Amino acid sequence: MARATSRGSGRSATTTIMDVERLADVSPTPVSRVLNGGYPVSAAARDRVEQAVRDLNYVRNAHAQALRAASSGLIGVIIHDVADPYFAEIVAGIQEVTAASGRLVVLCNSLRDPSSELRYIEMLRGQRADAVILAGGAIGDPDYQRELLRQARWLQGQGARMITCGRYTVDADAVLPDNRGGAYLVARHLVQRGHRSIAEISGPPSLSTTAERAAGLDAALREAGVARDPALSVSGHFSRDGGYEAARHLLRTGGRFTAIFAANDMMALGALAALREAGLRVPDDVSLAGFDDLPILRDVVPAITTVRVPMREMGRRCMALAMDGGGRAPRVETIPVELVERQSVAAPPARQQV
Amino acid sequence: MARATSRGSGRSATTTIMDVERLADVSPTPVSRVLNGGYPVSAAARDRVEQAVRDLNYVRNAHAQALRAASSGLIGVIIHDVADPYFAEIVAGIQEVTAASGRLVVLCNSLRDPSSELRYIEMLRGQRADAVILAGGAIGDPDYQRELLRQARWLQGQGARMITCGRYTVDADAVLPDNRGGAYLVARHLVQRGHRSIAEISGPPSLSTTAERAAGLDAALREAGVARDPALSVSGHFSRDGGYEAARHLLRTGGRFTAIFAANDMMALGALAALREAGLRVPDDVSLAGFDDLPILRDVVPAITTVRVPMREMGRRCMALAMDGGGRAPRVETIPVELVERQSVAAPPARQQV
DNA sequence: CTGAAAGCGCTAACAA
DNA sequence: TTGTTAGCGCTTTCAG
Repeated sequence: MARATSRGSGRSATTTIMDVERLADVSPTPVSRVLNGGYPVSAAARDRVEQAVRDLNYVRNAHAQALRAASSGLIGVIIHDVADPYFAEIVAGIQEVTAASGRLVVLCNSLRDPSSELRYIEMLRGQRADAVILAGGAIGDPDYQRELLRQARWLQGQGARMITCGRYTVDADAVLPDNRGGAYLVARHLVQRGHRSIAEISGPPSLSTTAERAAGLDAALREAGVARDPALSVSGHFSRDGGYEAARHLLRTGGRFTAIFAANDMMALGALAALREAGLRVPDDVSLAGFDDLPILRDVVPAITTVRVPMREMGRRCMALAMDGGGRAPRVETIPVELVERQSVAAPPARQQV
Repeated sequence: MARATSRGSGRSATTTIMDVERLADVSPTPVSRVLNGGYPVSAAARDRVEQAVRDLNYVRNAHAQALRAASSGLIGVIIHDVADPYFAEIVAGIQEVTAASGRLVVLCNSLRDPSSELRYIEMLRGQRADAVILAGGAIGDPDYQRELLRQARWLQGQGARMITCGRYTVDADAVLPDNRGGAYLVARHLVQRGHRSIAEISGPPSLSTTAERAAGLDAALREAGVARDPALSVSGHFSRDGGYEAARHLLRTGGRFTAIFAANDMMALGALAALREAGLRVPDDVSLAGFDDLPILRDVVPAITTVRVPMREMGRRCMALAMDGGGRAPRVETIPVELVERQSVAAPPARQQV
């Protein structure tokens, strides 16, 4: 029975490389070499080391390693919320790649709080994360923006990469879904189906995603010569409840519309519930479209027309950028999106619906 | 402009405590004390240190700290899959607590692969994680079980805690939803509504959750004197597609049933889709019940009757166990569950449905 | 209250 | 090919 470092007391005994040395009867060099691979080690020494490692159930102290190496094998991932399937998918994509490369993901939920995002970056700086992936729309607060830029610079000064996903930042690599283009696509689709009174449920005004998707809607409507009614534009949280409340508001205010464009699928889900409760049928009375194409969308009735954002793939791309050291100039990958026509959009009813 | 360690070359310059010392003109002791708080430091020194920390944008190297301290502030979380809302919710609960305590979560997706789970535990051992939370049903492979137990012991030998969530393991604290009791509740509900031919869509045979939920179903049926038809029991992956395939199989085989009990909500969602495609109405033709009460379940039509498992709360409880050092004896918290009656269960139709 | 110094566990020169 | 050794950046005695 191999025992770890023999301290007199019964204190928590960590097995170190020295224990392996002793058991294998070699110096630290061969041990380290066997563990890292790719260096010349005699077959005999290798065998003894491997045996000792097995016997002692030895695992290297990652901190000692990181302290020496300046690379921690840690990937920081800061998202708005894991419980939101949009982010869960992105994380799943990131994990696919990290798992294959022997890295570990440190997951941070900012809950869209700028200061907590900043605090996480700082902690990840302390962890000497090899890369920090920041996913989700940018928050518009200028103080925050400035501080974020500052932290990003320091991160990079430490030799870490910073990758944003779904937001643009000077100085960082970015993976950007074509929010504007996607919104344009849905809006044009709605118009082509004959809608002229299109209500908009947009996200929080402070998020860049909100602005981008709204811009696409605007562009399509302008192009079609459809006038916008400010009363038909309501914003809410990017969540099921946000969409629900926004739709209720729309319904209460009494403006006339034949279709709703929700800025993301969670909001579309909420809007659908509100319409159902109000006794309105989708798409017979009101058409509805969302954005993102969350996996769960298939199981909603009617199936919701939306824009497919390849979240998982985006996660993988972020990791690809994180791992390929990259040149000096920040790289931007625009991710194409596509319209997914399902059952929630139809021609407007003969008589306009409230 | 404060510059970091002044090496001749332009190598990645990390700011260390020595830079702070120099700028604040003190020795390392006060710096460390200010950073850690709670130790006597003169006001003047404290001010200078704080100023220097700010000027240098200094963050302590977590690895150096962990190397000395034997506590890393890292919580390892191993789950089956982030993209599954069940686990996403658990992780969200864990994060609530870690965020408040200044710890960081290292998230690992095992994708239900025993060897990858084991590999992650080993990596987390290397990270000197303060605790490892293992969420999701246990995998039945005996070799794996033995190795898991071995790794768990080592983890604990290193002073780390191990907490399981949704599975029982000798030697680890556990947070256990009442799977058996919940399944019993739904099954009894189905029976009380008049169902006698109840099909079961169960999870993978190798998972402990599967056995527990199946046992609850059995118990209720036995109690009610309802005979079980093995042909009405199909297993599949704990996923939407698993449920879909299982339901299709059920439909194809041609056994007669008036209700389906799906062992989790994702499977219930898949089963619902299969029933819909087959032209069967829920609950008019077939009743359907699930398990877990995923948040998205509200938005499915008809709303699915299920068992509420407080996933988020379970996540919080895991962290509570992780943080409160705990005595020697492993603690087990059983989490009560409750039946949530919605629209997917009704009395069986007059004539039995295929 | 503060300075000096040892050492956590590892890797990578460098010398043998 | 292998042994020796010097740190990586931090905390924490131990003196002062």
